[in-house]
Amino acid sequence: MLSTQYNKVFALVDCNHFYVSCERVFNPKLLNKPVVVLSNNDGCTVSLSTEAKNIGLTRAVPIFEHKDLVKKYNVQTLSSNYTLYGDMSHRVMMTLKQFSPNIEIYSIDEAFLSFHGFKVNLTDYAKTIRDTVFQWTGIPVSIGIAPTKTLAKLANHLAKKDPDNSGVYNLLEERNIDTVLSHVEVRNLWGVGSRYSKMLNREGIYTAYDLKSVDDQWIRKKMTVMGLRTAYELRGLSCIDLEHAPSPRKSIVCSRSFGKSIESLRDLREAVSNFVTRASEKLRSQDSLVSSVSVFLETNSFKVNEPQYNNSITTPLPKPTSYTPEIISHTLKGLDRIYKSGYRYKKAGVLFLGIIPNKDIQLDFFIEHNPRKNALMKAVDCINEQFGSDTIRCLSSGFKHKWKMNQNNVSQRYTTRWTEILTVKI
DNA sequence: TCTGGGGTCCTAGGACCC
DNA sequence: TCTGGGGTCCTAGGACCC
Repeated sequence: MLSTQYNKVFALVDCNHFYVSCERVFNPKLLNKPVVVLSNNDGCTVSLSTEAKNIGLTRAVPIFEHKDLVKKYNVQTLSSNYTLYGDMSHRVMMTLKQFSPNIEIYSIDEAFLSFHGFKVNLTDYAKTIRDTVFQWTGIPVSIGIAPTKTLAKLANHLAKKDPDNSGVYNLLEERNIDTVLSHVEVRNLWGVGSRYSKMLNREGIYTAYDLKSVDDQWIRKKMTVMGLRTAYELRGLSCIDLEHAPSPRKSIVCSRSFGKSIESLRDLREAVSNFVTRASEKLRSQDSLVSSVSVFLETNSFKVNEPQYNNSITTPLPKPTSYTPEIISHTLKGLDRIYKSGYRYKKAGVLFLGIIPNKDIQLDFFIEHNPRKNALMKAVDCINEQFGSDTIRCLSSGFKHKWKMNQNNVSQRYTTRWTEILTVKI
């Protein structure tokens, strides 16, 4: 089947067990061994090497549930190192940009490329991409090619699943796509999560082929327009286009589980100050202002015998701002109002809402325009960028950080700190 | 002992306005 | 005997993604 039959051609490039692969680039001892990278606080499994999967470890599971396997097979368990993964992601994406002018960076380890109008053998082209990314960054990727994004995701799934495909699966070369779709379970589709897949199975819909054959009205009713779009895309009709420029965030969250539960308001205020500081940095990096801020706190819901208390409060700010001290001050007032003593808090966080671009606000007469505050924040961001996060910060962010998350086995920031660069002994 | 974090979109229902 | 109705905005909740 020729690609010219379709209006569009997408490739989805997805890094194989990305976090584990990043760690392996700088630590070859991890090659060919079961390796797991854990979530924040060393809680759940998030990235697993093939060897780890083969001995029975699974994703998104608390690591302590796997402790027998970890011990038996000497599984390497690593804390997550987002500084490293973020930088490696950037390298992969820069490499991919060599291969198509139209690219959408979809997540830290995935990108959609448009192959539309390319007059080459796309399967061979994808293999070249795969080899180049590996050579330039050390990261293995899989590539799926199809006429819609949903089918490209599906093709990528098949590229990963079958080793015979050598990491590339081109659905355009398939004679009978329906036969392929009838072997893919609905739960593996992009846009169908665990709730929907259970519902679909109850209704007798098991495969991608089943879903694409269902009546439009029925899907619309049961799965909203999002589900209908998935069905169209499975039929080869492209409904979701590439998004070239990342749109600014409409909300910004910063929240953490604590390494150990904390009880005092003092420690909570310190933690929340830090969360506001992080969120404000993100806010300024997209040149926006925030108009209201939520703060929430939670006890440990897994400890059923402990008293539970969860609450949140949303505080409107007097005027939209990106000035950290001001946002901290209002957020802490909210925290003081919902805090109750006598509970062991496990998690807290802040949520910025009503985010507006800075440029949209400048003509408003009532907005205080304070160039000194802006200049101050710019200078602080600049210094922290160069000398490390929190080189300059608010006093309310504290020093003790009793609530700090567990990170028992974190690798070095090999690519972004001169002091942590890899040394080779010959 | 130990259970992640950060986003998006859609829909229904209530408040409010004229 | 009694009945308005349509539009917009906001929010909470539920689904999804990585």
